[in-house]
Amino acid sequence: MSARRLARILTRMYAEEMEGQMEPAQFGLLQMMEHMQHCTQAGLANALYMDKTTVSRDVAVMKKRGWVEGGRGGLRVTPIGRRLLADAMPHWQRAQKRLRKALGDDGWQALFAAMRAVDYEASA
Amino acid sequence: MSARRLARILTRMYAEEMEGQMEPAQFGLLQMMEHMQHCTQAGLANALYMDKTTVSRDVAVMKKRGWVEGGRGGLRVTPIGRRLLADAMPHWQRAQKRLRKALGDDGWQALFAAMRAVDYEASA
DNA sequence: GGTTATAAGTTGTATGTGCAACTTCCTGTC
DNA sequence: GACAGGAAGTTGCACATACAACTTATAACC
Repeated sequence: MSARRLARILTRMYAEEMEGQMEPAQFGLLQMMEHMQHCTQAGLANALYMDKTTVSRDVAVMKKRGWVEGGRGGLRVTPIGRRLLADAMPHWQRAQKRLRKALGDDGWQALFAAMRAVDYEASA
Repeated sequence: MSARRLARILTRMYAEEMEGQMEPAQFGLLQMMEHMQHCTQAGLANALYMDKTTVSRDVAVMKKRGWVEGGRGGLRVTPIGRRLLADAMPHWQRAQKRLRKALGDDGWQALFAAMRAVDYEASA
């Protein structure tokens, strides 16, 4: 199952570049929350193709840490969370750069094209 | 982390097509074992970019079921395992077809190109 | 306000996975 | 044969994830 292998490889790489700053999964959730603004957990789960229980639990942890607040359609990133996100950004960008370098421009485009296509299939 | 989302989407899709015949992970392991012939668990783990403990546990389950036997460099698929693999093949092929249809030829090539590139990065 | 339906969210439980530490086995050297 | 080193493989523990069942909150309607 190559897609899972792909995910494992990429996750490890991102985790390395993040240097314990933040788990890749948390980063993804925070980023999506910031993007969606005042969202529901259900919406998050759909957007990230995650199970709502996983989202519920991850969000609970982040709430406890003060990174996010609200709920029932009013979930949003706190200033603390926002600062963490900003701090983690350079690391994430370094990971992106590393990946892009490894793949080359064509490979990079191919990866994102493939992901978009799979997204489309998943929402059909 | 889009790669994880990709993996989740694909895993679900393959699981659907497999119809409980066999877990996608097991299929992947069995297939790789059949391909490698008389392999080590460590070799499997490397090939699939899996953690050796996970491989150890998965292989233990499959041994118990009589799907595989041997070890210490002599791991191989039993006739039972081979038959299961053959039975699962049409399902897996259907999943591949479905994915290919969804992605289109370009997207299909892009996905595999991306995976090969990431593989290359992971082994560097 | 009361009722109903449904979406949002949580809890219980089971399974899968990975890190660290450990054990076993094999190979090479003397 | 004895010993050492390293590879192969296992175990303990913690965390991540998902299915099913359940609870809570919200919106619509009367």
